[in-house]
Amino acid sequence: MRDTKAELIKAGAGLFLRHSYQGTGINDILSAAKIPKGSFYHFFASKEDFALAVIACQAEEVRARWAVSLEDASLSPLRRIEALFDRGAERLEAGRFAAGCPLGGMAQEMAGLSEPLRMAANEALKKVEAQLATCVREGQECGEIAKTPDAADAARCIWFAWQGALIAAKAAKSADPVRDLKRIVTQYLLPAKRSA
Amino acid sequence: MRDTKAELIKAGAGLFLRHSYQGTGINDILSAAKIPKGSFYHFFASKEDFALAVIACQAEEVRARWAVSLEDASLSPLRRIEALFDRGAERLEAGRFAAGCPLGGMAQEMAGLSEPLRMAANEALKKVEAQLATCVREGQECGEIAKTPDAADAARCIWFAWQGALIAAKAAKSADPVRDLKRIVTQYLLPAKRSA
DNA sequence: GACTGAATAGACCGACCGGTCTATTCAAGG
DNA sequence: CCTTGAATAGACCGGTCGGTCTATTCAGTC
Repeated sequence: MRDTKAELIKAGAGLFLRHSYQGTGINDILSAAKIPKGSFYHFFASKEDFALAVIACQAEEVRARWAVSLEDASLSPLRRIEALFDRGAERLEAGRFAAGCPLGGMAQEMAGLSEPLRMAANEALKKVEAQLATCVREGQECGEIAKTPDAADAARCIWFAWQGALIAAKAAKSADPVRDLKRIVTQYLLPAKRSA
Repeated sequence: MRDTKAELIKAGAGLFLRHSYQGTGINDILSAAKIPKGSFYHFFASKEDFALAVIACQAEEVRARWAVSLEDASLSPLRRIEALFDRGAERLEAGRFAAGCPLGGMAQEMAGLSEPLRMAANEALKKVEAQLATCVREGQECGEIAKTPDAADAARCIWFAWQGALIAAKAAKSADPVRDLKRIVTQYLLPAKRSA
């Protein structure tokens, strides 16, 4: 049995990512998923309700994807963050720079559309930031990462810059912004100073 | 004589900022500016052509706004960057967090719509980044700002994080992200180390 | 003051939007 | 089998979209 609901969300997530929420019509989603409109409105009360489901799905997907790098026990915390950037750059290139950050892009667009959407996006954003902070904290505990910007602040800064780098990458059609950011973060911002 | 063209661009810029490009109809712009459709299509070949003019206008406006802080000779380079963040936070609060970065938001959305829009947004982004780099370089030359991430890299990182902070601020309806970023940038990332 | 091209004005167009509605299919439970 | 409600299917709705078209006004020039 096909999981119609999940297929709709998956198709919607892909389209929202490439053409944004407002740039994607219900019919675009339906024809991408080859599912009739009746099913859509059987599972979702409205386009906005559907968008909430897409946000939740994307939040989980990003969490899982980041976990692959950030919870890789074979790597030191700092190396995990390096891996995160590498994977991000690969993803950008694989998608030919059509997709930005699923959460950042949707947050930017949806925050202004309705309160429920804004709050859902905000929650999703905070969770990923916290996930990153955990890794930074581990690096601080083992002495690999400097203690001075505390983990929450450092993670916040990196997360913000990550969003900006993805925007720049999309605009420039190049993964260079992500690679540049990786260099700055892993060479200057995070590493514990040897002398002090 | 009214400068109809400029009024259209100004109205469009405001609407694009709050409701995005795809979320703003021609008629929204016309009724905001109280200008009939005939004038719009007299001055602009299409909505996309209009958007190009809006990008150019916003790029110049951002440049001028940043110049107020970044070229304030009464402040040291590092203090100028602090002022930039303060002004940004004020702007966010004044607009009740409805507006993100005019350039970043448009870049994100328009990069995927057409090549001309993508290139225009990319150019605008690069210019502001360069403007910021100049200020960082001045700070390095007078010894106030650390030399290690070179000016271009540091500016790039700050610019990226700035974008992310504005997204987060919009999603959270709070200027805290911008203030947090200011602290990290001006206390940890930029200042020259006293000991070394 | 007649002429002319730029600018103003808004009715109008087909296409498409999100959403509704009715009809039909289908699998599970009695 | 028959019933039942979830799921499928898509025609259809009013409204709005970006864009076109014709008509009119207006400022400058000879």
